[in-house]
Amino acid sequence: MDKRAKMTDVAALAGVSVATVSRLLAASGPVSAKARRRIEKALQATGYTLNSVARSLRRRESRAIIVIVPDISQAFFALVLRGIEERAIAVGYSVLIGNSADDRKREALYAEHLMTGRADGLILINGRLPRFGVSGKAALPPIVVVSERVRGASLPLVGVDNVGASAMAVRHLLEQGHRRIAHIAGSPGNTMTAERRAGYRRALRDANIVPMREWIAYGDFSVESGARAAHALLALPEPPTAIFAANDDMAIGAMNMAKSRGMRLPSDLSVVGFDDVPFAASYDPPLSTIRQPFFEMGAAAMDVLHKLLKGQAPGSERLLLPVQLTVRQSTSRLTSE
Amino acid sequence: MDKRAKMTDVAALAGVSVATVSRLLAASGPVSAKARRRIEKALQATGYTLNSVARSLRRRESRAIIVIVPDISQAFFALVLRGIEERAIAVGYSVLIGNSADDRKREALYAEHLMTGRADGLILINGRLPRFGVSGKAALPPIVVVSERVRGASLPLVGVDNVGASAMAVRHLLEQGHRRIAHIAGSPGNTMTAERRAGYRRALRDANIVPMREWIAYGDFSVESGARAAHALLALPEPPTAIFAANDDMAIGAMNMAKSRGMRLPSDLSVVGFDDVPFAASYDPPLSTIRQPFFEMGAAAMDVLHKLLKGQAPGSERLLLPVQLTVRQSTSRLTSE
DNA sequence: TTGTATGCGTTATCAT
DNA sequence: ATGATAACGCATACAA
Repeated sequence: MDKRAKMTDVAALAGVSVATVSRLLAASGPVSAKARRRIEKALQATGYTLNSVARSLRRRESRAIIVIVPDISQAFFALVLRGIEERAIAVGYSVLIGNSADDRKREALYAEHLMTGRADGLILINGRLPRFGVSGKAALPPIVVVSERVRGASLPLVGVDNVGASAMAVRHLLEQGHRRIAHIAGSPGNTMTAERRAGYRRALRDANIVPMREWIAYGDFSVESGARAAHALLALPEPPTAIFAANDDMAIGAMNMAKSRGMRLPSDLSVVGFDDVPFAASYDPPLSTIRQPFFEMGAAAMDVLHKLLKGQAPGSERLLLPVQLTVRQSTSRLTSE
Repeated sequence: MDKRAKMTDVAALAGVSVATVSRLLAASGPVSAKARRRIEKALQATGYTLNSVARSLRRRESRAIIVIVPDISQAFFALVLRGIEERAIAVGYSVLIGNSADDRKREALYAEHLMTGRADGLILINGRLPRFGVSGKAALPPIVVVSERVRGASLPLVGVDNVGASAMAVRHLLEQGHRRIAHIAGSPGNTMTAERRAGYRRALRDANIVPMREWIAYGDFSVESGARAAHALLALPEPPTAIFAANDDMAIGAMNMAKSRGMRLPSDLSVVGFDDVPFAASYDPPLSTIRQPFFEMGAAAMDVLHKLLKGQAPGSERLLLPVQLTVRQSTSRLTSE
């Protein structure tokens, strides 16, 4: 028991063949009660642990997946990741981090892991497909996309109905009597940006309000960009009485900007966000927002991937999870005008 | 190029032996220019990708590490993780997530990965050592600890000087004229809690202030616990004029509580946090806090681990990175009393 | 500089 | 129910 025991050692000590030991450990075949007892004793005695690399080589699977995200340190991604991890562990997979930092080289590097056998499947929370080596249009490995659709590829997706959710957020504002409702949109290129903007517009139109072009300001999902966008919006001749931001960070930036201009929240300005990151509830005032089921999205994505990994076609190409409008104190009835 | 090519195929196509191909790919021996050319052409033609599982088996190393954290979705851990990941990728390692959820079973499961060869080393941001199988006191695998010391084991650590940093935070408050300075401490069991509390006490004593027992309230590092602690503190007959919280989340909870009691910040109460999580700067008022070099801590931890992995003893057992007092608007001179 | 041959620790096939 | 043995794909000792 000096150097790490291998299956041969266990088998020798138990007086059986390696095949029998393997069958027991992998539950891949019959083993008599007697043999089982002897092997179990030998396992104890040797302190044996399976070499999972050898197993992987033989089985041609790594039982690991990789998750590519732009930035794990952002709450949204970290929360989804937790859901993935939780579910992965339950079905016997390990998860590798692929922090892409929006760098294509990095993405390609991580995609390589799929080709080299370090990972069996991929979850993309990235918005775009990495380049897979030079291997032309060979069959792609199992991939599931979370949240942000990737263009130009038809991959199973787990996300939310961004259009509907955004419309819901704006309807909340409308119900509070607001009419001049602005929107702080995300990065222009993004598909989520387009969807949330579409929901915003649709809700306004449904209320017979024509969405003015200048009511939309673009940011990049960061707090600072939200502040900048709000600055532009509040400088309008007829400033909005409410803002729907495409995510919580920008909503918070907007609120900071409003405060710095001496406005009171929510009386002077109502703000709704999107995500419900942990911090949203702790801001002053607590942010009304659309809660995305991060954890469940991650878990669902892993479930879909697991099906793919088992060789089953995914149940549905698009799995949209329900969101929830969470009303806190950043929104209120329109009073003065 | 139908099924995945292996080295044998490349070698055959290039008219050389697998050994030569291997030498080229691993840069492990001489290869003539001519052979190199032919092999490179064959690599192209076959679309070859290395099977890293086979390589791992042969080399007896996985080139992966695992990071055990209580909760990746907490900013602190996510940020350190980014540093780890960044450095790991640079030195050719993959990183496996081990979200322990403070569950010993989980920790043990992840520790198993080290024994089964899925990972070569471990970074612990967890505060305690997992149980490694039944293998008694066999040699531990390479382990580096980040931030929170683990008791009962002498492992290389990368962190900050919590005592000194806390004293610095409190000194800042003292310099602003505050005398009745309270402390919201973390979870009682924790070593960080003890260290930061010690720094708090030391700074007070150095200023010839005797730290009153009732000035310390305990939380659990969460926003809510910070609010509860502040509630108790502010209900004191002689309430503090300033609070030093052991982390930003609790500081924010405390500020929320103060506001809800109608206090103005920072004029009625100064608050200093610890960490400088991304959100600290976006709160109202922006939080004065001790900035921990998260990213650098992660990167440094990976560096130390890498040394261990290469068989070198770690340079120093305790690597303490410098923190920075970041003064924002949650602290101000004591005016009224 | 190159090739041959063996082993890394499992699993799976095929007999028995 | 069990055992012998051939892969899995790569790296290296050794010989050439």
